[in-house]
Amino acid sequence: MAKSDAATPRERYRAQVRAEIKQHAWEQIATAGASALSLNAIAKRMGVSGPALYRYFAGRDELITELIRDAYRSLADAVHAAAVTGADPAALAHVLRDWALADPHRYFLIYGTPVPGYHAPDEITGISQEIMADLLTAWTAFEPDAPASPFAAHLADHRDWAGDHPAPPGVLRRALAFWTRLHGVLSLELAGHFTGMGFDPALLFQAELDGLVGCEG
Amino acid sequence: MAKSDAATPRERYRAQVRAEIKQHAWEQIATAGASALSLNAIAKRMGVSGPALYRYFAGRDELITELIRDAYRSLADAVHAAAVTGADPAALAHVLRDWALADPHRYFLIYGTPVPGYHAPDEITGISQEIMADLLTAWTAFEPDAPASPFAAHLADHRDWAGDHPAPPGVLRRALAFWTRLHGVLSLELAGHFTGMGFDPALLFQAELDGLVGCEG
DNA sequence: ACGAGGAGTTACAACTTCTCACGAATGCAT
DNA sequence: ATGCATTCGTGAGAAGTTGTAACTCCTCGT
Repeated sequence: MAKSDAATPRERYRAQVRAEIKQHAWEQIATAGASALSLNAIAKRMGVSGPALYRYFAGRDELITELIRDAYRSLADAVHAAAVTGADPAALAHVLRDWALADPHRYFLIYGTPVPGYHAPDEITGISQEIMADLLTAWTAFEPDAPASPFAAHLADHRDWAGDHPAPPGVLRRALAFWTRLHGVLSLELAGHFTGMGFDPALLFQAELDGLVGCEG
Repeated sequence: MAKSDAATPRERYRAQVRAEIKQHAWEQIATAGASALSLNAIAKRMGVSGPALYRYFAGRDELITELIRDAYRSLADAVHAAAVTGADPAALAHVLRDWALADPHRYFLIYGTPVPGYHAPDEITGISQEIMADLLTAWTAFEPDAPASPFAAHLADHRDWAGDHPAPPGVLRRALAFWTRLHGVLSLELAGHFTGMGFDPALLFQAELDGLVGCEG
């Protein structure tokens, strides 16, 4: 980040304080969830008064928006780091699972119940497409001739979300199923809906992952 | 409900006020989400003072707990109503989807980001098992000899969640995939993660539904 | 008819986000 | 180095929230 290095001292201080605020916010989210995030509590822990934080964030919404952006960025980076080493879809799936288990609240910040007044800025959709691009590339390398179902044909006709990625229809469908099915298992597991059911969520995740290869739909 | 009919006038009045409070709560949740639910606002709309509500609910948590319970009950009733007519899994899937689309916030109350201090009472797990029982019955009738994968064998060894339902291993796995896959699609759709991606969520839902039959995993 | 208990009220405490006006510290330019 | 301008942090305070406590009043059962 050359820009932040070359900035004025004031800007550097500002960026540092913003980062410190966000760090405290993450700690608070990790323990009590995003809905319990309190600017006042953050200020108290930092040893400053409440209104001081408003010099750095316009309000709670802007802070949460930034945290969501950072969470997306973190996930995209994790996926991309694995993707550039030529990881296959299964490896990417475990990167996703590990990332989610490392901080469930962070996962829910992205994929959980939407925040009431929040609307994703364009930057988010861009990051989302980055992740999807890595998924499409991995699936293209792994199973370039995935069978094309009728729904895959529909996807081929509506492939805005794939950017200009040249993945064939069958791969589009694979990547989408990868996302929705693994999210289905992960979100239920993280929300605790499997506790007390007896089976091992990790095995279910693996089974869903295995089921992604070799059947149409 | 014979009990509420035979109760004293005071108890009947009490039940009626509780129902009215919950109704206003649902309206508020439908518009702004559960996190924006305010006892004060409910009281204002009912024309009473804030603390009056504490005669009927111990606090916000108890009200939300009850709403979650009612939501589960509503879903279980919807599924069961279809199940008793001998509906196949596809029909149950559309019942689920219709129920979710009718009030996304209600769906998220059950399957979305867990409420911080909330722990499901035993009654909830009971209702959850009711739903699962209807699913298992429908799948057993539809595809009694579903193939048993290694994971299905694991499920057969850990079938607490199925109660005493005699569904074979392959059916256990089908019902579980039904739940997780459809939830994966639904929750992402309701949270708006598909908006701007171009394709039709209904077709994706249908494709995932179709994919549930005829492949192992 | 009367006593007991429930319902609703106001007042208050402890929170929350967020605005405003003020003083102090800091960096930049002269 | 001096002075100005911008920014930072503060305290006060408004408008909310949940939740408690004490008090009145009405109603219901005896």
